[in-house]
Amino acid sequence: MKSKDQALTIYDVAQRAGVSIASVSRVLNGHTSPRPETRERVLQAVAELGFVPDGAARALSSRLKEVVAVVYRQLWLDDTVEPVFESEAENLAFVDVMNRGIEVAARHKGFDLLMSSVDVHDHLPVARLHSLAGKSDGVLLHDRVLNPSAIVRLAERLPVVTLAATPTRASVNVVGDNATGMRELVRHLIEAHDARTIAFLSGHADSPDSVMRTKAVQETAADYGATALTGPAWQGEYSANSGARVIRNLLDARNPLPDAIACANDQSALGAVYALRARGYRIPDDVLITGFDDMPLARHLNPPLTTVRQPVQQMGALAFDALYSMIDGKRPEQRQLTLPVEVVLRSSCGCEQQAPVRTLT
Amino acid sequence: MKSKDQALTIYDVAQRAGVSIASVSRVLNGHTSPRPETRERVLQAVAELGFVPDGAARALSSRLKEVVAVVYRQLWLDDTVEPVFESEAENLAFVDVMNRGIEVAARHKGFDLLMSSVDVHDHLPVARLHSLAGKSDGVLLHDRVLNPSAIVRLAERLPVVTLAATPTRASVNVVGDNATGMRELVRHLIEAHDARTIAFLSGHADSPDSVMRTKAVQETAADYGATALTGPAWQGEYSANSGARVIRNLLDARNPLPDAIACANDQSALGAVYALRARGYRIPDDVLITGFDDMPLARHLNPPLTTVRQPVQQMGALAFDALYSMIDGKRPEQRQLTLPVEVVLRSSCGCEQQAPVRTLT
DNA sequence: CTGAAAGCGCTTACAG
DNA sequence: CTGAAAGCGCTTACAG
Repeated sequence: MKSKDQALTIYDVAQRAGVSIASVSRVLNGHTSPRPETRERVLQAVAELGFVPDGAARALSSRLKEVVAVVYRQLWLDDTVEPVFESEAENLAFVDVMNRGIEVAARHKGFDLLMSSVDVHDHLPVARLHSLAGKSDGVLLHDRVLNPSAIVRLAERLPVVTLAATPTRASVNVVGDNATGMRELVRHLIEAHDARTIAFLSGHADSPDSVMRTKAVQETAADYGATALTGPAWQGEYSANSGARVIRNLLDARNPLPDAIACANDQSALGAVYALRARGYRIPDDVLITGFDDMPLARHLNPPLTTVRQPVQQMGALAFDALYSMIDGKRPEQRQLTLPVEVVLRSSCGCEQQAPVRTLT
Repeated sequence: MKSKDQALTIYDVAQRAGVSIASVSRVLNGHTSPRPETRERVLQAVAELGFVPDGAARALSSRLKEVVAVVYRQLWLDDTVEPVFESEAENLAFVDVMNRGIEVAARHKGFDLLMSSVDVHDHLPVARLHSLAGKSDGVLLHDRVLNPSAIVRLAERLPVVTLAATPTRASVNVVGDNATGMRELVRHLIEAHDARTIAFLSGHADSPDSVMRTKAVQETAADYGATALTGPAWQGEYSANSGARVIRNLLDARNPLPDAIACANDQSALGAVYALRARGYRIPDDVLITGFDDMPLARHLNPPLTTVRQPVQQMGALAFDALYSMIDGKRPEQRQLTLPVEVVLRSSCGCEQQAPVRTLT
């Protein structure tokens, strides 16, 4: 492989400006030392030549690539997803918004992002992980991309921060305060709406977020002597599809509806709402429904969805900043960074009734 | 900035394996030369050490980074977007699907992607462009990221392929066959549904796709002695919001509806449909509507949207492959790569009536 | 403030 | 098949 012919280097610039390559390097890197006159000549030569310093050479010499790899799961629509849930793509809103936060924070520091997605049904091939690791200063891992032992192995080589996962002895993790958020939500369901039986329609069984939320539902229910429904029958996987499936199975089995169904995220709440309404149930009259995340769709569901707001974009930004300081050689003060969340009451839990939103089509 | 302490290099591996660094390099790069025994020892040392070769050093020495930069526009929801059009995010489906095609093709070649988005309302800062250019072997530019002269300047430094834009003397462009697709669509509207007045609800004025489609509408209408409505009153910008706005302005001004409205993309058709229905108009009874792209939403609109299918993911893959061969030193045979499109007839143009799709909420 | 020179960690002719 | 050595294009002590 040969690249573009005209391979301009710092030597060309130096020659044209009549200075040493050291001086060129200095002005290019914004050092204060070169005096105005020198700076001027260099800048002009750079402009005339259209010189762009080679990133690989800079990285090798400064031991900093200014690149961070981000690995996330991506769902690609196929024929197994019901058309109505095409907005299933919104499921990704969570990851997308987080990535946006990462991107903004990275930009602030002059870093670029090597983005790599893994199909939800696959795992990250080790060859690809090595390729990414070799090309970056640190790695940002979304939930369920790598198992804990693989994370530790990676984190022993270079800084690693995970998102909505679990910290390891070598990596840092950023999460929303699942326990507090879910606890307050369930407490509200019980105290304000008299829910006695509360189901938790979970996310992936191996999702730390889902595990934490499950636990919070169970504990809070227990505190009040209420019943928490969890387990295989309530096992979803964060998608609208899975939310609808759980509800249909429940109804098909002629099981009674609980007083409230706390869903693992807004997306699965959407699916649950859809399936319930299709069978003639009304929300919140027949059953209370809640979500988690407060993605934009929550506000526009019919009825508007009571949920727990996570500062998703900030979580992404915080993750980058944590990674950055690790790259900078600082050792993290804490391995787990927890961001506060906030219960958002709308009508799906029985609070204030609003006019139904207009539908799109 | 100092990075992780344990800086394993190829020397460590060589020492442990008892061979030269050249041999290590050879087995790491899959050369055939090292004999099995040597290969074995190296591989074991690599595994034991958990060695990952430094990408910057490889890139500098082999003159290939195996990284391509992708720059695209991104719309971030803010309060100026009507809540109903929150699915406006789907507007990005076009870019997202293309990026997916790029990613798949890149993976095939062992390349990674440096993804960088620009807010729709901003332009790409030159410093960022240089940062990206310095870190990659080539650049993939989505529409409207850079103006033609900036593209030429960039393309003189390294390989550049644009998407849904216009080729320059230095860059290659990948597009769908706008002219043929739009021409066939308009012909259908006229011949099968007797449309005599056809409006083109356009995309951004500076979008090459929109320009081509406008022209096709005008020419085809002229061929049949039909009237094409275009211009400022029909100026949208590919979003549902803009589609609705155009319709409302039209209706507010008490202008008559044309027989058909060909929209610049599915997204703006969605907005147009919404605004028309909100004012009591029926589709296709009162006016025929068509889209462009055949994004998933088209099939599920009510009524299902007649549109022109573009092979979006393949366009992305083709763009990467073209860029790859340029990076490989080959000079492109053509500067414009056009992919075939296909008219997809559904009921919004008056063809086969189907049962309305279920709505989500 | 400025320059000559070493060195970052690889790959790859060039010899053997 | 294998190794010693040059070189990729920068940054940065080290002198001056």
